Formats: sequence, structure tokens, C-alpha cells
Amino acid sequence: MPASVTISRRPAKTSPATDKRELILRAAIKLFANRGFFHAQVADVAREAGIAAGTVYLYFENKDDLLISIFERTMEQAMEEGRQALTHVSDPIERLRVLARLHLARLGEDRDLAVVFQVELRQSIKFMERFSSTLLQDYLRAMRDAIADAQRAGQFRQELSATFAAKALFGALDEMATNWILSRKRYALAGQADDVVDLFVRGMTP
Amino acid sequence: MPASVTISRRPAKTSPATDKRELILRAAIKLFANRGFFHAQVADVAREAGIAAGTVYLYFENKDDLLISIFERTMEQAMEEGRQALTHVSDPIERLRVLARLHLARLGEDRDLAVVFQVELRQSIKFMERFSSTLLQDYLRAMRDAIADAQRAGQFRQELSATFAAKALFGALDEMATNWILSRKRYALAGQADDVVDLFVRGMTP
Amino acid sequence: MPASVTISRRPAKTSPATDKRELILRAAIKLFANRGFFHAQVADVAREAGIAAGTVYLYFENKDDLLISIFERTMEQAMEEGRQALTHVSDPIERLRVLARLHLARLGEDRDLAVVFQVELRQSIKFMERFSSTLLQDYLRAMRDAIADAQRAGQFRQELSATFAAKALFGALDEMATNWILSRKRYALAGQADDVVDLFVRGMTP
Amino acid sequence: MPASVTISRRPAKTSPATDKRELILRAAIKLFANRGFFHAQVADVAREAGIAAGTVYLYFENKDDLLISIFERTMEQAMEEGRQALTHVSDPIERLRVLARLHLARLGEDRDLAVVFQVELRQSIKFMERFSSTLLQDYLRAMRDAIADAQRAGQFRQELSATFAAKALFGALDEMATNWILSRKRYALAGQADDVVDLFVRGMTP
DNA sequence: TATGAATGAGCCTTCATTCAT
DNA sequence: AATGAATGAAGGCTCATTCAT
Repeated sequence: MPASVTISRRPAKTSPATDKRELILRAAIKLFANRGFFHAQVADVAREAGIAAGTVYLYFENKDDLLISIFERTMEQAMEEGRQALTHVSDPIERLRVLARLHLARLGEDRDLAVVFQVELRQSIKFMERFSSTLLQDYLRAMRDAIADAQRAGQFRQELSATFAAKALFGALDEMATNWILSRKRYALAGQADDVVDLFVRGMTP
Repeated sequence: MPASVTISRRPAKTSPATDKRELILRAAIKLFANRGFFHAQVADVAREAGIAAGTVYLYFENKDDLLISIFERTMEQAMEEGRQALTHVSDPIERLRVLARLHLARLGEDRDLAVVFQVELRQSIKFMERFSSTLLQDYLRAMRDAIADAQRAGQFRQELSATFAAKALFGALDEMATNWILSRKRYALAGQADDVVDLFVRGMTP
Repeated sequence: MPASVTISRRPAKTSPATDKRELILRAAIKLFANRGFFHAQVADVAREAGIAAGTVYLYFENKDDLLISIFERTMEQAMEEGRQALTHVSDPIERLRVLARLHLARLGEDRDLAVVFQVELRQSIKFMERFSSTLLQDYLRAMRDAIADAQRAGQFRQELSATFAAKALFGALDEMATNWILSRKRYALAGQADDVVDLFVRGMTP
Repeated sequence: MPASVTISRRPAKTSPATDKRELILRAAIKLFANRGFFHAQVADVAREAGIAAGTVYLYFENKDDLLISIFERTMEQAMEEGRQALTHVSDPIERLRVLARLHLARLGEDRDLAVVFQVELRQSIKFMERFSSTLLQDYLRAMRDAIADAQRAGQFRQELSATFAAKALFGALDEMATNWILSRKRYALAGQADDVVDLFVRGMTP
């Protein structure tokens, strides 16, 4: 199972343009994580990426677009990864487990990215809504579907709303991620995925 | 039980200074919730409060202090309320239920305050750390203690860490609050407290 | 001669109003000297004087008026003192000596006052012009007259302009005062009066 | 002799950056002289220089830095000029004369600069100390050394401290400069250098 | 007289974005 | 494509002054 959870960086289509975009996004993740979105200046991001400030605007609309692009790029990769990992997993409970592991593994392997996702992306209702209408539109749906499947299969109690249950599970995972970035202790975030799912599965079992 | 959960605003010590402070904080909550902390101007807050911009600085150090004060004032009230509500509740599981209800009830009765807590206060690692070193220092401890009590009483399984379980429970509740403010549907947030606790209690039951 | 130079504080007409005015001026001298005119706030002066901020405006027009009043009060006292000290001194050179001693003695006995005179009063052309059109209108005239007398008496060369000479003498004394306040060493400023006058008298002697 | 006193503006290294810096400094001198440092706004300086307000901050730290830079740039030029002018002058008294002429010539040829030096730079003890620890550290030392040389050569009396004498001479020159800017009459400031030095030399002659 | 809370005009500084090169 | 100097709007904060009590 661990194999299916391993995050496999697909060899990106390495056009020069894609490379530079990527370079800038990585610099942005680092800066946003360490200084905060508002306090990180576009010029700082450019310097970190080793380019001129103006060049950023050849690849991104504006500063907000940097944050949004970090989100979208990461979500796309995660979704693709999720799809692949779930291809041959049919048991609903196992599917939940895979999703949870991927979720925490991705954040746990890049603390800066985790900070951007757990903190900076929640700057404002505006981002939150964008965030929640896609991440929770897709990720939560995947969870909800798995839960509903388990309910239909009699593995889970049926009186609880699958949507509600998915939110609760997501919330617990999300809290683990937030706690991890705020904690001074260095532990493996992904290791908590199974514990959370176990707790949840027991809570749902008839 | 509902009685003990009802939030009773104590008649504040109405010195003129306290009144004005309160007036400003309420205006700040409204503005921060609707425009976001960064986009709300101090002058806007003052106008909303019906005072001059400079007056804000007679009661608060700076703009950040407004946000911090909203947090601290609310936490103090919540803590006091929690202490009172728990005075005569000895069953650990019931204590969790009371805490969860109070948590969601407080946010659910003031959407602006909820937005400030669920979104604006998580602007930056700086606030997050402050937030988490007090809220989670006190609130999570209360939950963890109740869980540990339940474990000792044999009501909960003992192999899971009480701290971990408290985080999971908090995360689920927190997610309910965040979903509530982002949702266009108007439903009673507090109504979800029992569902979350039930799910969790089942998950912890031996 | 020292006796005539001794500064004798006349017992001020101690009406309550005069007292409070004086109290405020003393506070202002202290604050202006230590923080600078622009950085000293009216509220600070009031606090130092032990009164409320608004009360300052019962005795002075505005903040500038405080500075101007310090100047005028001090000049009046100095002029009166000068007149008295010169009453029985007829020798022109001796008169110069008395003026120089009084000048440096007054500043030398109150460092804060000296700072206000040597630094703060020279804030702006506006103050400078006011300063120079009265202080130098009266003080320099007294020096110039003594020099002219000495020229007529054949004690001083006649080819130099008395006005020019008076400025040079004043400039040298002024520099001693400025150096004194900027120096970390604590020496008697008044002790330099005779040296300056000696140097000058020799320079003027035929 | 006049030749050595003539101020020869070296053609500045005209890099674009140096040019703009210079442009801003000149605008600042004009504004500070005419409105005073505190009343001149950075935006005014920028407008006078024909640039945007923000551009000032590409060349200077802050508003104070403008004032300090005017001082430092002028002092550097003056020091260099002084060194050059004194290269072939060995007679101590003549050296004093050259220094005095340069001092008054520089101020006398640019009234705005003179106002900044005689008035605005003496705003506060802070600037005064910076001013005096460099200007008087270098300029007064040059005068003191010349005086000491003259004393050793028997041209000047030896009982007076060279440091004291240098201050007196500086004070007299400084007063000429201050009087000049405050006077409505337009006369050649530099023309007074020799008169001051003459008076002083006579005063020092055995 | 005295108070001190309230006022609000004013200004320095930042920084996302543009654009001539 | 890339640069980076220049822009200029925007806003937090200060503090002299007022005035109801």
C-alpha cells in the first residue's frame, strides 16, 4: 500500500517557460511560508528566483495570481496523484485511507507548502471560497463518495450524512496538518493519517 | 442541559472607557469580517464605530492590536462561560458535549465573529501561533482532560493518545464552523455539535 | 566685579497665574532640551508640569508660543540683569567683559536652558529671525556701543566696523556655549568669557 | 591667492544614478531652505526634482537621510577642496586665511545651502552632534593645527589653548554666515573672511 | 480655572505594477 | 524575453488643539 501513496513527481514538460514558472512558484512558496503573503514582496520572490521583479509579471497576472497558482498547481498534482492511487482500490474504507495518507504525505514532505496551504491560503474569505469550492468540491466529494459507498455496503452506519462525515474527517486531518506546522517537534505528519481514519471508521461502524 | 449551554452575556462593567472599547471592537469585528483584516482600514472601523480615526489609538496600540483584542476578549468570555457551564457536569462525555456546544454556539450566534475567528485570525503564522498557544493551550487541554478521564473510567479506549483525540475532535468542530461561514445556506451551526461529538464518542468507545 | 555678575533671581511676583506659567515654562525647557522641540509633545510638557494637557492652552497660545515665551522671558531677565550689572561700570572694555560673563553665566548655570537657546531656538528661519531681531537687536547693540565707545576713547582701533566686531565677539561667545552643551566634559562655561574677551580686546587694540 | 580660493566644481562622475541623487539633493536644499526641514514634505522635494515621491526612497533611506546626505556631500566636497587649496600653503596664518575664505565662499555662493547649514542642520541635538563630531572634528582640527604651528613658530602667543582659539575663530566665522543669511542686505559673505582672520590674528599676536 | 477625552488633518513610507530599453 | 528604475496610490499613525464637563 505504501507504494500507492508515494508521491511520484511526473517529469514535467520541461519547456523553458514551464521551468521559469515553476522556479517562481517555488520561490513564492518559500517566501510566503516564511514571511507571510502580505509581508513577502514580489521583488523578494523575484530575487529568490534569481530573476528581475518585472519578469514575474510575464508569467503571472499579479501577486494574488501567485498564491492562486500555487494552490491550483498543487491541487492538480494532488488530484492526478489521487486518481492514480485510487485506480485499483475498490474497498471504500481503503479509499479513505489512501486519500488521507496522500493528503498528509504531500503536506508533510514540504513544510513550506504546508504553511502556504494551512495558513496563507486562508487569508481572506475570497481565497477561502475559491479554496473551498474546488478543493472541497473535489477532495471532499471523493471522501463523501467513499463514505456513501461504505454506507451502501453496510460497512458504515447510514443515519449520518455522508457529506457531514466527510467534513468531519477532513477537519480532523486538516487540524493535524495545522498542528504539525505550528509544532516545534519534528514528526512524520503522514503517520497520523491512519490514526485519524481509524478513529473515524470506528465512529462510523454500525 | 441546553440551559447550561445558553450563552448569557454578563452585563459588562459599563465604565465609559469599557463601553467605547467595546464599541470599537464590535465595529472592527464587523469590518474585518466583511472586508478582511488587510482591506479594512482603521478609518473605516472608526467611522463604523461613530468616532474619529485617532480615537481608536486611545484604546488600542495599533491595527494588529484590534485583531488580537477581539481574540482575547472573546477567549476570556468563552473560557469563563466554559468554566461556569462545566461546574456541575461531572461525566466526561457530557463535558465534551458541553464544550462542543459552547464552541459552535458562540460562533453560530455571531457570523461576523465567526468569520474573524475562522478566517482573519489565521492570517499569519504570527497570529496562528498566538492563537494556538492560548486557545489550544486552554480549550484543547479541557478536551484532552475530559477524554483522559473517560479513558480512565473505561468509557473510551485507552490505546489512543488523549491529545491526539482532542485535536481530531477540535479539527472536526473547527471545520464545521468554517464550512458554516462559507456556506450560503443558513442553518444552525450549534446543531452540529452533538453530531460531531456522537461520531467521535463512537469512535472512541471500546 | 564678580558680584555684579552674579545672577540674582528677583523674587517673581508670585500670583498663582504667574506661578503656573512659570511651572509650564520650566517643564517646557526641560522637555525641549531633552527631546527636542518637535519631538516633545505638549502632553509631555503638561505631564512634567503636573497639569492637564488642556491647561497649557490657558497660559499659552500654542506650542510655538511656549518656545517664544521661553526666549522672551529669558531675554527680559537677561536684559534687566545686564542693565543692573552695567549701571556702575563705565569703562567700555569692562562693560564688554560684564556682558560676556553674564551671557555665559546664564547659560552655564542651566544646561537645559542653554540647549534650548543654542539648539532648539534655531529650528527655523522664523524663530531665527525673531531671535536675531531682538537678541541681536539689543544685546549686539550693547556690545557695539561699548566697542564704539572704546574706539572713540582710543582704546580700540578705529578702522574696523563696531557692528562687525560685535558680531565676531558674539559669534565666539556663542560658539563657546554651543561647544559646552555638546561636550561631555563638565567645565564652567562662564570661565571662558574672560578668555574670549581678552582675545578680542587684543585683536582690537591699536 | 584668490585663485586658490576659487571653488572649482569638479565635473561629477555623471552616472545616471549619481545624477538623480544629485538632482534630489539640490531640490531638497532648495525646499529645506525655503520652508524648513519639518515643513518641507518629501512629496514637495520630489516634485521640485521632477520625479515621483517614491523615487526619493530609491536613493535615500528616509527624510532624515536627505538632510544628513546634504551635510555629508557638502562636507566631503569642502574637505577635498580644502586639502587641495592648502597643498602649497605652508605659512600657518595664511592657512587660516585660506580655510576661512573657503568656508565663507562656499556658503556665500549658495544661499540655500547656507540656510541648510546655518539653520536646518541645527534642528536637534542629534544632528548637532553628528554635525559637530565631523565638521568640528576635521575643520576645527585643521584650524587648531594651523594655530598650534603659528604658536610654535612664535607668530602667536603661546598661553592660549589652540583648541580654544580655533573655536573662537570658527564661532566668529559661523556668526558671519548666520548674519548673512538673516540679513536682507545682499553683500559678499566671503569678503568678511579676511576681516575676521585679521581681527583674530591681531588678537593672537604676541 | 482645570480637565483629558476626542478630534482629524496631515505626512512619511511602502510596494505592486508598469514600461522604456 | 528580460530588466529594474520609476511610479503614485494608499493608509497607518501622530499629536496639536478643542471643548463639554
